[in-house]
Amino acid sequence: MSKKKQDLVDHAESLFYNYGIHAIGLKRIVTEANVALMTMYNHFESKEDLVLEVLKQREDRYFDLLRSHVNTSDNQALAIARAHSEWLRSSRQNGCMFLRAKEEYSDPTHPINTYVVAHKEALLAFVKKENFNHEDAMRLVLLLEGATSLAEVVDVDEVATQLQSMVTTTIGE
Amino acid sequence: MSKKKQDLVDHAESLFYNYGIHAIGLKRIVTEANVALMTMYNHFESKEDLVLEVLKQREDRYFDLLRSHVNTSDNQALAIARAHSEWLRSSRQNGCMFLRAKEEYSDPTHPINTYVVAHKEALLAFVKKENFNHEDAMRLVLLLEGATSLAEVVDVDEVATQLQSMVTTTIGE
DNA sequence: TTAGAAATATAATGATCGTTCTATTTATCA
DNA sequence: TGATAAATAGAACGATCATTATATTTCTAA
Repeated sequence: MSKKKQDLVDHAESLFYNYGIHAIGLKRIVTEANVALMTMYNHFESKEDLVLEVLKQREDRYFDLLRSHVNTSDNQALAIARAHSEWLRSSRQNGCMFLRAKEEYSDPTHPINTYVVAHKEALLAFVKKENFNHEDAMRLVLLLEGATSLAEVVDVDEVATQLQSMVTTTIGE
Repeated sequence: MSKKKQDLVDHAESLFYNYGIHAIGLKRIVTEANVALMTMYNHFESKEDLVLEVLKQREDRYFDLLRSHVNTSDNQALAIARAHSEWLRSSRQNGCMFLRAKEEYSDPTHPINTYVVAHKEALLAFVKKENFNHEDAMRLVLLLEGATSLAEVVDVDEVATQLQSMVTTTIGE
């Protein structure tokens, strides 16, 4: 991945996350990334293609974070909750970018929509892989998503504390 | 509220919820509502003004539903969870419209942003009014928001079942 | 040094955005 | 019926949208 291309992805992710995909034009992205518009079309087929690359890189970072916590703990539920707390603390609180992308492209046949659905199914599968049954996996993910939303209105540190507490008492070890 | 004005609000709410605010133009709204564009500007100062009216009516409906359940139950936490489940079941699963509006207008001084923050603070206050302390109120709202998000990916009935179960075991009666 | 690739600036495309203006028609009600 | 208000169609505004074309410059590697 060339430096220019990565700059585009990074600035696109930040702007899309802060304002939404439809709300941000390509001109704003290339300007802030110090890249020519034609360079963007040299690297990506379309805006939709850029969005998908943003989501793909973000997904990789998220699962890498989850894995690094799970691999160094013996309480997998709490490890996931701690990883998610760290994820939340590391950026602005503007909700889950994956769900927001799905909500903007709510046609279930749209590539962005199907990508997000697959991402959330991958998250559920990740949890189940750590020896949680279907019900506990759903409960854990519900708590993670609730923390992401609540942190938009309540201080993220307070939310993280409650998340970890609730996961400990709710999810069967 | 004249019939034409209410038609505008209803169709705007549906379109905004399904696709997002920036993604929907006023032309689409007035066309589907069978109303002239100038009629919309006769009733609302701007698109932002229309958005605020949509949120206001939606907020009224949501709190009315919460109140009706709380007033006919002695388990207030479960009553709120049941009301929220009914709310989710009664429409498409595209997330919390209030948080989504806030996310699209993430400038904390924007009227839409401040309206949503006030709405979520009102929700927390509503819960606290039912004899829940600050911590339990936050936990309950976290569970509600988590259910809203999870229902975008998992069958809403399954989510509602888990929500009510988690509320019962998590929130001190 | 030089050939080929990458990135650039600029302009044009047709479409849509929110908003405003004008002029005409329709509905309401005393 | 006649007066007042509500709603209408249609065009125009300047701005921005995603995308494409053209032509020039900068970088890179042999």
